[in-house]
Amino acid sequence: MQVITHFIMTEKQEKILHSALELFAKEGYSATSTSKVAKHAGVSEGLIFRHFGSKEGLLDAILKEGEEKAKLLFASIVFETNPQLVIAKTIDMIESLGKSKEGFEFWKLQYKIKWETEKYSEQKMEALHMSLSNAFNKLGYETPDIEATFLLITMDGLATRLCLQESFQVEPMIIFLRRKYKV
Amino acid sequence: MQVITHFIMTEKQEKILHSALELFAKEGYSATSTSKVAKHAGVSEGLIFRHFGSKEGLLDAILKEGEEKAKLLFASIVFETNPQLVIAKTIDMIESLGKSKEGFEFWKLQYKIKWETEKYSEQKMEALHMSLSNAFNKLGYETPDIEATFLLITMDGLATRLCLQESFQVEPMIIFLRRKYKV
DNA sequence: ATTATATAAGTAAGTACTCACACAAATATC
DNA sequence: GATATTTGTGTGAGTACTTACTTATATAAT
Repeated sequence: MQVITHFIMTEKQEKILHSALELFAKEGYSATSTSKVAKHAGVSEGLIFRHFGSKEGLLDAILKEGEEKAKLLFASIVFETNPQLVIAKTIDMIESLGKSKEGFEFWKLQYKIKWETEKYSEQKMEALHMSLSNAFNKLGYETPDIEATFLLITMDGLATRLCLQESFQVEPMIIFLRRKYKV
Repeated sequence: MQVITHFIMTEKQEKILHSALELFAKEGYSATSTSKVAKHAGVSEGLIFRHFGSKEGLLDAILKEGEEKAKLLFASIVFETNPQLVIAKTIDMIESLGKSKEGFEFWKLQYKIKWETEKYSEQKMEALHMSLSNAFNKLGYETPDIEATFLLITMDGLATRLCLQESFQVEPMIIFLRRKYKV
């Protein structure tokens, strides 16, 4: 088994990761067999285990990529000093979620895995929570911490609808939120 | 295979249903085998198929029970005429969610299944949505429909946290919401 | 005497994973 | 610079085990 360095990666390695992401997001982790992933990627099943060690190792590789993507996404919010922009950017985040097909699959997997494996990534969100709490404090909100939690929970709910309810219209909700927070 | 009438049900049938609910909620539907359910319920595996036809039939029986539970829970809100009480009762709903162990498992399964099988139960919530929309309208809110959607999404987000984040404190959020809507 | 309840012991198909073996590219030795 | 040696990439057929589901058979209730 090989350590994945992210920079050196064979074509087939990438194909496996991409296929696994797609299938895990569509069918779920437990319901997707390694043989299905191999067939979809057009490689032998053994290659998955050569590169990722186990089925769980394959999932971990996908989730690790995800963490870096999330960090990148949060960075522009966390380093923002204008409190109104912090809130506005947080709200806008949800819009970018469904823009690309790959991005949508990625976030859907994150949520699906959260329910399937029961490992809620509290710490990943902590930086964002602090930024929001700080922003609400600057703007003179009474309970900035709860206000921040509340907005993040709302974003969670919105993302859930976006992933599971095809007919769901996000735009009206985003406009509603912007007006509510005056950003 | 037998039609489940809900009123006539053997002890073993109930044990199967109860065990399946517990295991599906804990491990997920795909990750729970029928043999696991049988062992947990203390019956032979064949009995599951005699009574429920298939693994999916077993799930359907649980979900059907769930629909009736949900209807009962929503009834006291839908038939409420005081708009402030409609909102208050909707918010309070989340508190009752985690009260009993069985109730918690039941709602956890509902959410888990929603992510695992991709069948979002829009219509189940429609009556509640209309009641809320009507309440917000009576109270003079500008966009009562969006306001109702927003509250329901918030409730979704809260339920998610409650199910997945053990450390999560609901009470402060409920107090916050009550103050926010002045109910 | 019929019907419903229950089981134990099957079934074929799938599961995650291993292993022997082939080939290609990089590295070391002469 | 040619040759030997290691290393990484890839496969296909296999492993033991689990999966959802069936069937023959026995017992209990009506």
